[in-house]
Amino acid sequence: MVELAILGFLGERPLHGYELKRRVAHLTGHVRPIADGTLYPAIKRLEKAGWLSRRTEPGSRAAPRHVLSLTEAGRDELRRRLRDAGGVQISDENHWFTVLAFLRQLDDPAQQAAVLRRRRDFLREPSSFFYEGERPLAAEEFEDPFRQGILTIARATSRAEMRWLHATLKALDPQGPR
Amino acid sequence: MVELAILGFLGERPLHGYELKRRVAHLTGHVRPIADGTLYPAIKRLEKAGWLSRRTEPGSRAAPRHVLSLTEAGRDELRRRLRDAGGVQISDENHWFTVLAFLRQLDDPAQQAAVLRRRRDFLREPSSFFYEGERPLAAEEFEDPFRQGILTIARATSRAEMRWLHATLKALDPQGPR
DNA sequence: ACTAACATGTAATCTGTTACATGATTGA
DNA sequence: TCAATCATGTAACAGATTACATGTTAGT
Repeated sequence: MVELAILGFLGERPLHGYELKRRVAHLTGHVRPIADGTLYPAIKRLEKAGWLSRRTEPGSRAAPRHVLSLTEAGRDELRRRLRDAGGVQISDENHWFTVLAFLRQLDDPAQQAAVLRRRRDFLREPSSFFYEGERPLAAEEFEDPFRQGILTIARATSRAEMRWLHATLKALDPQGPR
Repeated sequence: MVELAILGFLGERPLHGYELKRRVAHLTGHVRPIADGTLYPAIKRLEKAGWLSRRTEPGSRAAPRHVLSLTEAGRDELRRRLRDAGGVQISDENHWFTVLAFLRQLDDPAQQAAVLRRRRDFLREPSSFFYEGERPLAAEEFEDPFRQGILTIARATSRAEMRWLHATLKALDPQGPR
């Protein structure tokens, strides 16, 4: 998730680590500070894979800024990760939001639409709040106001997202598949 | 998150590992299989901490079932984790849903209400979609349909959850604090 | 002078995944 | 007999956190 965010932000413009940290922290709506120990090792990994390069700004300040840019291989990797997104492997809303934040960079509307369709199909799967395996939930669980809250919130989210997906798919790909 | 789910389910009734695995997988709406390598080590950790005990059913099948139960210390730990929940440390919707799924077991309505109020205060923090730090987002970001989607979905979720929180708090704690 | 924000990193630890490993039971 | 499901575990690895570690710059 952090790697995708780094690739995505650097796909927009070169940045140094600290600025990246600020942007990643603000990515998911509420401010979720990202730890140094998450960011810098992730940058190292991506650099080692050849996906980003750093240019150290030496004289400007004694504390050197490392300006990071996406390489061509990095841009390919970003597009590959965006293209493959949308399915089950996306475990949480934050991860999906990270994909959406950078999906614009996937240029091709047909590929963007494919990602949204995959997400739509995932959301269409019946949610299992009412059944655990084959067993219907016990009555007490319907009486539990907190479990009712889960249902209420999940349904509202799902409905809003579905509406948006349908509208956006129509706009992206008016006579596209399915 | 898995530990909380294990404590929560065992707080309802004794279960063996495999059944626990099914229930945890179905906990968050869409089926998210939980890996064996997640579940069994987590059970070991909780057992080692003295929070759950196992009774091996020997003869019934050659493959032995280990029926797990919550100890008294385990119940204390569950209640402690529920009591402390609701704040910033809850990083995603799935984690919060796990808390809600078992919040009933926190018996005391005042303590339940405190958890919901903490969540409400967290959601009230202005979301930073429009501002990154002090800098307002560039116009292009409003024109990006995918970033607009993030906003749309996040707002719908937040509104639904807020409505539910207010209603539930009123019911729980009619003349409670704040 | 002091504090907050800027700026970059490492080490230990935690929690999770995938892949490996084994074996019994049940139904087609 | 073959596959799916039941049932339990370990090993290697991935990704994240917290705490540690250092130093600069800008504002009060």
